Amino acid sequence: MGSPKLSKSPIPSASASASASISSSSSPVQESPFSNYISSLSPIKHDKAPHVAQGFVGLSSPLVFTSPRINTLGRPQSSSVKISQKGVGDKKIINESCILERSVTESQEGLVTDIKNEDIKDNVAVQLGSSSECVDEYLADPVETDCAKSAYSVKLNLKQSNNVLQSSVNGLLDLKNIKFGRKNNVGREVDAAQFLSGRSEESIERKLTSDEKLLKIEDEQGSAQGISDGFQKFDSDRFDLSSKEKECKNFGPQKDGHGDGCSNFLQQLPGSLPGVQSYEGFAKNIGGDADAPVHSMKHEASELQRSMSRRCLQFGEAQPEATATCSISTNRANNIISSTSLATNSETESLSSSHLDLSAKSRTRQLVNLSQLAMNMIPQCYGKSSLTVLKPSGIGLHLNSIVNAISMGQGGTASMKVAQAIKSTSTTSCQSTENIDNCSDAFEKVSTPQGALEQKVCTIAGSASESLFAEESVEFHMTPNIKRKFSSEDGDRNDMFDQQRSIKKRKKLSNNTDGDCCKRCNCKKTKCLKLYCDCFAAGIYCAEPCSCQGCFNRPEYEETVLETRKQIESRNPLAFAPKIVQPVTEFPLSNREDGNRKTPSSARHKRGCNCKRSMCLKKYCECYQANVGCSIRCRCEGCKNVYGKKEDYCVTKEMVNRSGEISESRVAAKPKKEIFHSELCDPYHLTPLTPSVQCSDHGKNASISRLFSRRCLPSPESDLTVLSYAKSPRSPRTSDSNDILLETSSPSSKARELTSLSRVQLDPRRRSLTPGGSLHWHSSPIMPMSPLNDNKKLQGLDSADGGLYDILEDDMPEILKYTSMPIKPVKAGSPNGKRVSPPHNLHQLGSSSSGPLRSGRKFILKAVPSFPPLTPCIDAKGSSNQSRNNFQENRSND
DNA sequence: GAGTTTGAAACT
DNA sequence: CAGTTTCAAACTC
Repeated sequence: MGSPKLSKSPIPSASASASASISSSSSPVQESPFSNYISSLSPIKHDKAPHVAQGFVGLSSPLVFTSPRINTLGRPQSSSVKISQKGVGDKKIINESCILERSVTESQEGLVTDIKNEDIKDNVAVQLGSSSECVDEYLADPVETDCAKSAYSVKLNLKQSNNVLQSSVNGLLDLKNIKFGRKNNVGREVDAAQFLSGRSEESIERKLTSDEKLLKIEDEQGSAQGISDGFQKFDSDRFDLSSKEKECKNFGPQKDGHGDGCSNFLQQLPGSLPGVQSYEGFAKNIGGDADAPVHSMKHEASELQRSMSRRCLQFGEAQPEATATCSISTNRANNIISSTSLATNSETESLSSSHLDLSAKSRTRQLVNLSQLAMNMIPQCYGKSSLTVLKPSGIGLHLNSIVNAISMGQGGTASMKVAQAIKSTSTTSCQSTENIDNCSDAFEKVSTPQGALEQKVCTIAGSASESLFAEESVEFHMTPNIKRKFSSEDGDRNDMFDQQRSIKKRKKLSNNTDGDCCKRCNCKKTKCLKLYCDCFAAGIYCAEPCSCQGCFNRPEYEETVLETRKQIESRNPLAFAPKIVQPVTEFPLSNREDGNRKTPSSARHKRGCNCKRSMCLKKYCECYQANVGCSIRCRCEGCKNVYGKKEDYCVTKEMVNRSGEISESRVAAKPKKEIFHSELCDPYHLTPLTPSVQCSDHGKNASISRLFSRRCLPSPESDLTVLSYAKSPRSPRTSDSNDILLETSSPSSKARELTSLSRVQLDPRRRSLTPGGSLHWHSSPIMPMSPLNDNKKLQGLDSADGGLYDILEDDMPEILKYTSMPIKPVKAGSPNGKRVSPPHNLHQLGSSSSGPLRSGRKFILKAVPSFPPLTPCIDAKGSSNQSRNNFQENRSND
């Protein structure tokens, strides 16, 4: 092959060197004049050499250039310029002329085609030629849409060639193997050729036609090839690769030049050049195969997969700093796409379009890719920072995942120990958030051309970042260590910490239009150790966004926090229970029928509000703040809650009561307190068995179903409830009850658990507080229970607190409940929501805290998510009173 | 940003 | 348990 190439090559010296290189297959390709020649051929490089050099310098990750082969094949680093300079002094000048460039390209193509004609090599050559052609065209007008197709073909070629190269590289290790590899390569290439799009084939043919002379020449020389075929072929392969790589680089720079302000972005993120990355990585892989073990390849089962993974890895390797994440992403195809999209605007358009065209995918998909890209970028940005680079595994996921993570993490990312276990998820999201922020600028630059799509991505990312509390979460991860280090300097540290937080908070507040997600406490006198503090109430540690002063609600003061919590709980076991109760249960019975019931509107505030002047139309009202309607429990005056007026709720209740007189009868049967009555009236007290009932917010259906369930369900639990709530050893707080809860947990609980885990919860007790027994009863199909009865008993049994009357309502953190709900899930989780989502005691699981309540903690995790309304009654007083009143009212009505 | 309003939490 | 005080968020200017 070398000989033909030489003959083709205008430069004799090049040919001679080529032959030499061929003879010494093992010799690094770098030296091969042929490759140099080829590299020098492209004028584009020269023109944009500087750009390229810069971009690649940055890009030229050590990985890419580490291997000698890389230089040879890829000649990436500064290569293009260097090669052109040294190998072809004269040509250099010539190259600058477009004509020359064309001729050179053609000559290359011709060479390739010659190879193809000659032998099996042809396949490879064809690929190369097509690729080169495509590249050439692409280079000619990188921005044009037509290029997309060519680009696509190039990509295909790359994949194939990549495989070939790998095999060939492997072959290099052993001469014998080389031949083998060659054959294999040929076969692969043939297959690949088949796969090539008709367009690429056509282009190849056309090239062949135009380059007949060259081909003939090559054929003549080709006859003389002889034994060296294997090597030649290998060289050709390399050549192809190198040329491809070169081409890629060339077009990369061109694009760069075309791109608006993309150069900066590219420089910052050299890896952004998809083509370059792929090629470089490709070269690298080759080198890696030859020189060192291939990391990515090991994993890949199928060839295609291998190529894909390699690319991904390559990307990552090429850009160890930033792009590493991209390479790792689970979805290889997506990774590739995303990497492509990372390219400059022009590149993005062309390449993306190419993908789209070939795959006939919709623009929508591209958008998805972009989103993925955004995700990938996050890690990249992050990588720039000294912080650890996260693997894309998480990042590579979909925005949705991020958003979810964010929402989940909002409340709790910060603090808890448990959260650390889950770190991977939450951390990723957090980091990603930060990254997003950092990358926002770059994104904007890049987005200019593509505009809408990328902007969308940015927007999404931004929203995600907002919800994530990026900074906060990040800080949290780091905080513990730092803080512990400086534990002796708590005071100073506190001050500093406060200052930092205040600064960040301000920053965030200013940045965040939404503001809800980032809001945190601003306590000044309570030291964040009282329920006044939203963070504390939510069971999370204060974080950056907080502007609190003298805050003790931090990991370093964990003991203090826990003690305080205990105290508060001792006063009111349900103090940390979620305020907002989602009536809808996960029970299959209810849910399956009507999934919509779980609307936010159905949720209610457990204790109800007590508004007198705000008319429940401002955030002073907890119901309004939680985006839930007022209920019977509310003692508000002049309620005008847009999410549901108290009056409306009462009306609904009445209807329910009429339909089911059972409730009253049951009540009478039981030792009840007024609370029971209230329960009857309040759908939220219903047991999980009757999801519909809980859902009842205003819906009659729900109420009806609730009644129905009640009737159907006798109260087997009564005994249990009595036990648990009678303050007997089996009290709900006992581990037994917890166990029950665990059993009852629904499959969906896992997801919720994860979510909950993301949030660090300070208070272990909530779970313990929650009457696990109630959950169990509710959930257990075996025991059809009348929630009312249970509730009644519970309530009646309930101690002075009376908080237990709500037991029926699930204790599960609202975040979990709301995760699926449209209603500001974030808010629910956020402190702003004022504990909308109760903090879970996950962290306590890890903590060694002792105490009766804690015994059940472990179980809590499972139980919490799965079941809805076990909720302990937060406020026994008000609710009980209200319920009482309501009950009386209802009775009178009846 | 300071001051006011509001209602929950805490206290008595 | 009711009333009062304290507190911090929400709101207004």
